[in-house]
Amino acid sequence: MLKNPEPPASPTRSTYRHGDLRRALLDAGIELARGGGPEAVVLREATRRAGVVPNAAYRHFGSRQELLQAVRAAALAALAAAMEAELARQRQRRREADYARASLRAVGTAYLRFALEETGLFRTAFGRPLPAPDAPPADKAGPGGLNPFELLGVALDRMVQAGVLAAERRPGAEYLAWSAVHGLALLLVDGPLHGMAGTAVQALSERLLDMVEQGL
Amino acid sequence: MLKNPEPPASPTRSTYRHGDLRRALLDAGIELARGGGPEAVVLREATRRAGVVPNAAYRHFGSRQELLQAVRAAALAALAAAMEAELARQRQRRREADYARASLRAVGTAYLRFALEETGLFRTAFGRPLPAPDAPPADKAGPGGLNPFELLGVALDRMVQAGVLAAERRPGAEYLAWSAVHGLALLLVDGPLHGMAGTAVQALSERLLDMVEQGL
DNA sequence: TGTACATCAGTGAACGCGCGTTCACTGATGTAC
DNA sequence: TGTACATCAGTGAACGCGCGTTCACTGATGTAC
Repeated sequence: MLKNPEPPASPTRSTYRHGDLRRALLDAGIELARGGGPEAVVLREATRRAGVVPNAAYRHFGSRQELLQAVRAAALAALAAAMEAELARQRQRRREADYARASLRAVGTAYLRFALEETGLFRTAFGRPLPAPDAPPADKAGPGGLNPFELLGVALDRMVQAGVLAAERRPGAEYLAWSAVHGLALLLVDGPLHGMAGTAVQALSERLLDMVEQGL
Repeated sequence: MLKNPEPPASPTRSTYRHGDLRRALLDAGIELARGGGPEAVVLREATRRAGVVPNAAYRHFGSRQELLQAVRAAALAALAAAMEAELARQRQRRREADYARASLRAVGTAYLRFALEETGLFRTAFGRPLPAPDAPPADKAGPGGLNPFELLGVALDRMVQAGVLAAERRPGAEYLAWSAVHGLALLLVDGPLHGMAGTAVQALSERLLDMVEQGL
């Protein structure tokens, strides 16, 4: 029953006010999520890192859940940014059809890479527990203002426009492509394919994207 | 700091010995997983349901983790059984190719249905935290003695034999098919497609299985 | 420009919660002679 | 067939853990007059 006292908050502050505690807590939360996924986003630990007493968090977030929500939005925004970067990488293409296909692959590739390189954030973005109805869409967007799902939609629209995907197959196509890539990401990150060698991952990813492209 | 006393273990026993406590704990664990996924498999609650004091569990399981492991194996076995049932349902087919394709679809269909109908067990089978290296393979098998992954493999072998799938595409094909179906299952169960109407789910599932069939 | 005062960010101390796990024990069982 | 005794399943009581959250507070800030 003897409890150890809480260790003192680490960074010492000269001012009584923090300055931007909300931001500091959010950043700490993101760091925690990066390291250990959503369950690592612990309110008390975030306040410790911000150099503040635990209940100070309640000036800025209504509950632990609200903080987690904000972290989740940040993780989605990071994924969107990664997708945009990958899309930007392969701009010019001779044929419109090639460009459209390359766009779709870029979205998928970025998704898989993000899952592998930023596993904690990836799990936070998509993992349990389920997010409540919702945060402002803009919070989840990348620099371009679109969220990951919308970026996928744009790539698919491009496929239709280039005549690579029949227009009548367009509705709902997001979910098909997303399913395949999401499933592989989870098998690699959380599942039985965890720890697979980088080259094998690369090969498997390519095959999966081929399958989607063919099968859509 | 005042703690409420533990409520008494529910079922009263006339004998001092339980009879088959290991089995009772496992069954309780399965019931808990069914209702709330892996995190609901709480050692103390399992002992409560078995009508036994908490530490009695340690006669049969080395730790909570070991109990969870056993529950996980049971969940996989249940999935294997569901797959076998679905496979058995559509035995006869004119052409071997049709039979092979139907087999693959049956495996996928059973997987998706299991995810939707037995969400807790599904999440326990495949969810975090990652299982340790392993339990005896037989524990995860259905009545036919094969585990879910092996059943998928058999269906794919059949596709090759029927000439529907090129032999050189066979290696690793499990992971492609699994990814697609697993991803959809999670979007439906845990993700943004949660709560989708039954008919829409059906349609989307069919399209996904088409995609896999085409794209493999 | 100077002062009173409302605002509200951060403090200090404590709450109850339920968990997994350890220890030393008690009581029923079944086997060896 | 009868008894001694080893085995081991289940008991009773307690441990420390860290968490989210609440309460009444204190101290700095900035605005109105």
